[in-house]
Amino acid sequence: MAVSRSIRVIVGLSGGVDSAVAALLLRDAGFDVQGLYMTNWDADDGYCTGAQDYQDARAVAHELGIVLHRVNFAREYRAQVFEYLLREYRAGRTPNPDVLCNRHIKFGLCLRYARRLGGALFATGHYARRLDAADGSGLYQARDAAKDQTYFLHAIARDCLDKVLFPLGELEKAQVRERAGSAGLAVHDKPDSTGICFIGERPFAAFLSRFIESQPGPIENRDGRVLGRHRGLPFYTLGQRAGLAIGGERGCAQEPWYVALKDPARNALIVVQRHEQQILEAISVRTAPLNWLSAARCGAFAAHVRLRHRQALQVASIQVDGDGAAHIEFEHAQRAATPGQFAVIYEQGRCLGGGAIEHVRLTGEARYNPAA
RNA sequence: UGGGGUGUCGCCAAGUGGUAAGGCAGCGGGUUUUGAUCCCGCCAUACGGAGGUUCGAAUCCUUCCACCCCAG
Repeated sequence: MAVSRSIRVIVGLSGGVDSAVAALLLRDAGFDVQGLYMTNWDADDGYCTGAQDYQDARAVAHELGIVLHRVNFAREYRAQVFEYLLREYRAGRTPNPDVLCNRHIKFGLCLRYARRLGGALFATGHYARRLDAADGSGLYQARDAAKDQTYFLHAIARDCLDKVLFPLGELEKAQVRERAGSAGLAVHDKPDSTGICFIGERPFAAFLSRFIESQPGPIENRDGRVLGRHRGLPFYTLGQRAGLAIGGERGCAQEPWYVALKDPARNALIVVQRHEQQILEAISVRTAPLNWLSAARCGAFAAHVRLRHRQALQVASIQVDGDGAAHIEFEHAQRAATPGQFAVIYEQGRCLGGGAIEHVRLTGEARYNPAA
């Protein structure tokens, strides 16, 4: 009865321990909690764990005594996330589907769906904090820096911050599992999920090749010496080491090889060895127009930036251009800054937003001499 | 077939009589809600083939095979 007047929160339940504890904490805090399980990929070919995850989500809802709704956004996911991913790979870039999934699906469609379910708020098990700032709700890094997931959240629409809760933001991962255990949740020891949600842990390049047509070509060093064959430029990303299948080479250092750049004109993959990795270090990057999670800035300012999830924050100076895109210059050169990945900006623990990397300027002698 | 050289794990490569380094690749695992990076583990009973010498050979001898270079 008293409960019926409390605020309804829809919690995105994935079947994992994090979202389960998020729901648990909100329930115990007196909210009217309901769960929402989202499907975004229909094909079940052994790698997608959707079926099991749904069963786990049901068990969690049962254990918590809350209602579980279910919604299928597979069609929208395919159109708004998967097509983007294919487009990027075809263009030789390296996309980050989870960033788009959060923007369009979880904090787009799901959030709206939650409102239709009567939810005044939408909560997830992300490790992040939403705090009040001078210019409104702000997205802040999680207390558990090792688990902070703001990198993946930087592209969500700013106005949805007012409607979301991140109950795990103040907790360490270990505390979350502990809480799940003491509450008797079966998923308390379920392994963390990794990999792109729908792809799972399957061989990535093999999966991509089912959707992307491409031509095999030579793998060369900077002198144009052919060291091997690649399966198609889209299947490699800058800085990558594994999968090149380059063994020992006479006259070369006994070191691994890394992808330094792609030469679409010649369909060649250019690689360098460990001792020449400074070749793939960037001093600055230019982004697409930024998504802001704070009042939009213009002009130049100093901040911290990371170019990939879990990377230590990097000191940088940022210049926002008239079109909203940014030029980001780093204090220290960045290894393997990659077009398609996102540059995310932070200031004193707050995630200000970010944008996709469009162009990378390498430190020095990034040039090489393709065989004429 | 005149001369010289080389054949050791998929690749590069140590080891010249004492019972097979290392690296790369590959595979497996860890870290990780992208792609990567990174870390750990595994990976030649075998040294081109066949004989021989020796207590004992990848290392010495003989021979055969293959490849390379210089001459041609």
